[in-house]
Amino acid sequence: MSAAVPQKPSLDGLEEKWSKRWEANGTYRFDRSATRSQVYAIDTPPPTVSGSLHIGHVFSYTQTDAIARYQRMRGKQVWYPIGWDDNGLPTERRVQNYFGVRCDPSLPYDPGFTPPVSGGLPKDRQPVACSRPNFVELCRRLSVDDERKFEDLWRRVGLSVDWEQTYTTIGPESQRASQRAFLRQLARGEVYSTEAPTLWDVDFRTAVAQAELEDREWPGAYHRVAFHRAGAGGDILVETTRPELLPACVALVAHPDDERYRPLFGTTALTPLFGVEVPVVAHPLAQPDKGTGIAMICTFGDVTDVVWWRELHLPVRAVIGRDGRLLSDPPAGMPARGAEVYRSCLAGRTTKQAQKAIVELLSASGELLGEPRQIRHPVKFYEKGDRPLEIVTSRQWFIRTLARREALLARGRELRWHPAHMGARYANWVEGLNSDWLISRQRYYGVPFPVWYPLSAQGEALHDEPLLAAEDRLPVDPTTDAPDGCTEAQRDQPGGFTADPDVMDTWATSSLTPQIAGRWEDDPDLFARVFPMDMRPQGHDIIRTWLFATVVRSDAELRSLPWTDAAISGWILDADRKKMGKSKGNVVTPTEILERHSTDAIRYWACAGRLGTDTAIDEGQMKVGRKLAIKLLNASRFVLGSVAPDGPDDAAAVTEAVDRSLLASLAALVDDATAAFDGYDYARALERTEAWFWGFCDDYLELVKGRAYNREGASGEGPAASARAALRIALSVLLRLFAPVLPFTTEEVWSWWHPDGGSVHRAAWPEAAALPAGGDPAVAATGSSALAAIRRAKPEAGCSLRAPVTRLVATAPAAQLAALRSVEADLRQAGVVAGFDWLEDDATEAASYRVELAAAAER
RNA sequence: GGGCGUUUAGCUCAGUGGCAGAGCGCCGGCCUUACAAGCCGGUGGUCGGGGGUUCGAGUCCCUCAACGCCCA
Repeated sequence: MSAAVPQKPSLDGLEEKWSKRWEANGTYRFDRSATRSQVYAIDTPPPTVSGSLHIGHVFSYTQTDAIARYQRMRGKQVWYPIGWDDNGLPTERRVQNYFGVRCDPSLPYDPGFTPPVSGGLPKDRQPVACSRPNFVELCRRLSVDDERKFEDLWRRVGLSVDWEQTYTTIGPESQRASQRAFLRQLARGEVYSTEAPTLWDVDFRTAVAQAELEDREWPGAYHRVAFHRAGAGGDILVETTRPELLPACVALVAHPDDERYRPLFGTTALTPLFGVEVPVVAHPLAQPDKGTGIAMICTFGDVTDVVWWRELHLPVRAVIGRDGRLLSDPPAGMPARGAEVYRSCLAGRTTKQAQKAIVELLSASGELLGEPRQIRHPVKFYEKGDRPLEIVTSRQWFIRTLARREALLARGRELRWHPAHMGARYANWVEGLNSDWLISRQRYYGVPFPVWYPLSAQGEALHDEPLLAAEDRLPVDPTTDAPDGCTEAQRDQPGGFTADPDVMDTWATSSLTPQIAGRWEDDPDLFARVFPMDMRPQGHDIIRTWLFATVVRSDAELRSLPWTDAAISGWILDADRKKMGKSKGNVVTPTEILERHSTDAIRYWACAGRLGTDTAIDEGQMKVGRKLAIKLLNASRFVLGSVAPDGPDDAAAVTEAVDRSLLASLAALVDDATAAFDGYDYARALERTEAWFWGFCDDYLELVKGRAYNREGASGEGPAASARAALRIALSVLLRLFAPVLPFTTEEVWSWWHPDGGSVHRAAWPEAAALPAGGDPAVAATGSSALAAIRRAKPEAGCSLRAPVTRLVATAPAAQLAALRSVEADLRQAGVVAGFDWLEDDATEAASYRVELAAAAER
């Protein structure tokens, strides 16, 4: 087959040309007639559309794409859908500002609703309230635009996803899957709702889950406070960082072995200022070396309080409301004088104001000893929050995870992790779980719970008798849809019904991406062909959230891992090795970098980074990638356009020892690269291929090009054909080995060669067995060493590389001499050598050379 | 405090018990019939420290240190 090779090949414009061509030809379309064993399925992370993509996304998504392309060339039908995560808080906030609206879930849906503005609310205007479904519509509207921009970038990056298979995490299909999975788990008793102390963000006004917590070092102060021993007289000194919670105190606690306090166990004490009688109790979680060794238990100051409260069966004296302010009424049972203090000094204050007030009161009463001692200590925050979390009691939905701990650990061991040590992160997290997974959020833009509650004649919600949506009605919004057998007129009426007000956390939906993308239950035929999936690519920062949650849901509903392999990418760091993030202000936008270096150059950089390894942005590496891509274009132009413009292409034509030698080392490369890709080590495959390719260009091609040209038939037709066949075979293999990493460059070259339209990305991955057997890799290596000796000698003697060599004297053992004799004709042309002396010396290990130059001889 | 990882050339990083590597950088040379965005050559090492196993350790074991991440 002859080739149509351009005069001046270039990387410019390849992205646009080939993205369009691939889309038009359906190159990456999934063939759903494939059976499960013929499919390679990827559970792509849906990027958050309300953010913007940065170079870190390009990094990890490109790594996934390289594996997808490899699997496709191995003959798999690659199921490679992509989703957009538009569900959740970030979109909510943007919509409020952009459209000037405020969600009021009590309002009915208004089909004709128009937001007051579009593009940002002026400061002097108040937001307009709208219903939750209207609000959700606006969220969708804003997301669609972002999704288009994202898609454009991903096409530019060359992701081989099937763009007919996209989903959004808020779309009706996702809502249906989320609600169905919820109802199934509820029916099996794996989901429950309960009134319980829950970590609460007072700014977002929502409960948050364990996975969303982070500890931050936060300033505080130990206040030494005097409790009074009931009856006996005397004080018990307690150190606390939260004196404002004194009215919420329900007990004092010390370690059971603490001799200092052992006599007090079973007695009671009176709280300062408020005079509430509380028991002195023992519990092993009390730390004798912290403060005075005895602590006050409040409902609730921190998570340890919750443990004590539960295990010691203490009463609740809540003082903090959902807005983070102290409740207007003191807890029940407070003596009148204390209650008066509470109402006049604390009610309605923020915790900060309340602390100040209570410190003043304690100082005045003499119950604060000494000055508060400033400290910094770890405090729990919502990862997106600005103020410490409080603990409030509220009704929340949970998915049981604690009871499945062992099963979930077993799933973690069953999963193949790349790199393997990431499995420890998962195990670590599962072992450390201390509460079930809280999935309800007191927000609006999310999947609603498909649940209503009957209202009693007194108008109280009967939470133990929920009305559930039938599966065939899903998705439902209980705030606008009435339960079966009820009418809208009964909503929020005594004897009628009321909607569950909450929405599911984002992770409760995105934990179902394999089910959503695979149309679980909506298209059972498709689902059976793609589930369980093969690969979950994601970052190591969300092992505890996305990966864990996906395993939980799949384990519960499908009694299976959601995928067999998890490919955990590293983080992208800026040039100073700082983690890149919006808050850090060091985000590099992908578009400018893609334009500066070309997509394949960026892909080269991304694929040089190994899984699990944090990688710095390195434009130097991108330049290397660009040079590689250009080199590939030039070498291809040379081979296909000049040296070997036509066949033969078959292995049988490769008769010369050095040519067979080259293809033998190529066969070893193919095996190496294949094993590397099978082990998700695209970086190794690239590294080996690149090194081999450079040697191919600089040594082999230089050595045999004269013979391949066959000027005036000087080489003989057989030897010339052998070189041409080897060159064309090697180039074909190289293009395919590079195709997963450099899709644009390789496709461009492939198109010169296959003008009838076949894509390299649908070509078969090379196989070592298809290459001629029996070649000895040492022959080409020895030939290279002779050529290198010549190329070294000429510059050292001050000669041009074209200067003639009068005589090359080689001393080598017999085997190497034979190899050298076989490339004598090639060396003669490539090195401009007039004559050879072959000296056998079996005592030496490596060949040594003496290069006699005409110019040197004159001296 | 617990867990995981990292530590190799100036920089970024490979390295599978058997002669310490690559790219970039730096220095020198070369228009050589694909590529000067190229080619040829050179420079550069306490493999974090210490101890052990082994005929042989960058690699396996122990220990210490620094850095990073996750969890508490």
